[in-house]
Amino acid sequence: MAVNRRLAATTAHLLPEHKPPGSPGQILEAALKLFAERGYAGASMRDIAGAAGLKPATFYAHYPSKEHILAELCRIGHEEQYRGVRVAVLDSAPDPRAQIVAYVRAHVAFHTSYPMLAVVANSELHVLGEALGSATFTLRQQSERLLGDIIQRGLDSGAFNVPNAWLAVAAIGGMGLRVAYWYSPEYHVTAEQVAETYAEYALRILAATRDGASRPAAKSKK
Amino acid sequence: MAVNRRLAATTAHLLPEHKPPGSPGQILEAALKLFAERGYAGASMRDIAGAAGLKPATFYAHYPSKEHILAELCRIGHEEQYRGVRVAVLDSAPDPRAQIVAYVRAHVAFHTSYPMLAVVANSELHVLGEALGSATFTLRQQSERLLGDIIQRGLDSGAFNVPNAWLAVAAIGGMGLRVAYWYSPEYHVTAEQVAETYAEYALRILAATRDGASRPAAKSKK
DNA sequence: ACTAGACGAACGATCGTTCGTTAGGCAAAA
DNA sequence: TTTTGCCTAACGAACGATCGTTCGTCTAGT
Repeated sequence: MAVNRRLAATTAHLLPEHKPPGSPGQILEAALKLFAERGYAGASMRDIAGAAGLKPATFYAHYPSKEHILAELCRIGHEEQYRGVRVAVLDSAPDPRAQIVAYVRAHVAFHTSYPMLAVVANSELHVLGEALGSATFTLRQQSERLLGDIIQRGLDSGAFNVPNAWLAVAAIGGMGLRVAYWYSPEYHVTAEQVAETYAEYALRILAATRDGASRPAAKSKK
Repeated sequence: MAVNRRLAATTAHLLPEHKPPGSPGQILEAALKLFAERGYAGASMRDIAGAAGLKPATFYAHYPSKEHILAELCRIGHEEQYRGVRVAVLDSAPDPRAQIVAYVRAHVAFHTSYPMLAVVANSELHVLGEALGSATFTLRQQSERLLGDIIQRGLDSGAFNVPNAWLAVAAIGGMGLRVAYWYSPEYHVTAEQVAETYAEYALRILAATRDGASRPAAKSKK
């Protein structure tokens, strides 16, 4: 295998609740692996059908087109990502610091748990036309907005201190996104270590105060 | 145009010193734009030739194959990126903090100045076979290693404090990489602001001490 | 007269997709 | 129990289109 792989992960696995039983599930998983490794245009229907143990014609008994499969994968990926961070944030304490930690932990956990899904959903979404892609695109915006709102609340309360909220969203979101490309289970750091460390990095980026007090002025503590 | 574009930039421009005169340059620039927007497999030779104002057959008078064009773009992109950060670091003060600032500034500047080149060089490199891709892959490793070495020196001198040097490389490098996808010249932040802010974020991630002194113990300053 | 660059036409291969057919499991009828 | 009919899933074969690439020709400049 070439040294310059697109992502480190080698096995495609789909969340059980999103994987249909039987052939549709096999097709979805095979397409996920090939789209992640070679890109949408680089994976042919014959490759996908072959990897699923079927002939190309059988595919169309389960899905209307190649583009619909990609749309399904993008939707699943973004839905799961958004679900993960949303639940994590809602379950956490109302403090912006705790919410950022919860968000980044869940965000990183998604990218380490389902790297192929993350790679496909994020870097092949542009292939989808308006009709099939807009729903997924909305999900992506919601996820970004959730992070942006947490940061804005932290800025308002004085818990955070950054010159530009959107740049912080881009930086924190971006460093998490890239995890899907290099992380692999047999790596020398565990997924938990990555999540924990990245959560700490996010707090540092935001210059989060260590305690629960706000920051009205300089060194007013104690 | 679709709402879900692959990257925000709309114009492909190549550094003058890397753009050959005449048709080869036109071809290279057209391929850059189309590879960035649609991906390698999604852009046909007829599309590229047409965008360059030529017919497909003329292409082969200047380049031996489609893959060679991608290889050339990847090489140019990684060479320019590595050159930028290397010169910046060598021109800066020997302090790890100053070197990190120089590195991140140059890294971000490359991704804002040549977003299409960055997108192609980073997300289409996997298409290249061993023969055409290995040289570029080496450049990428050198660039990462330079950042890693700066961080390690900062850790050794006590200027930085992170639990894992490699995770800091991945985080700082990753957030810079993503800039190429969302930055556009007509954005509400300038390239300089992005570079400056991201350099500050990098220092925060590394928990850099503010002064030139090392950190033998807690609050020994003054 | 020579050369370099652009061209039209076409090559075989592969693309996504369609169509008519076949095999197999299962329920109702004999 | 056997037979019949049906329904689903899978299939082989092929469609037109497009893919990367090649080749022989033509034209403009020296």
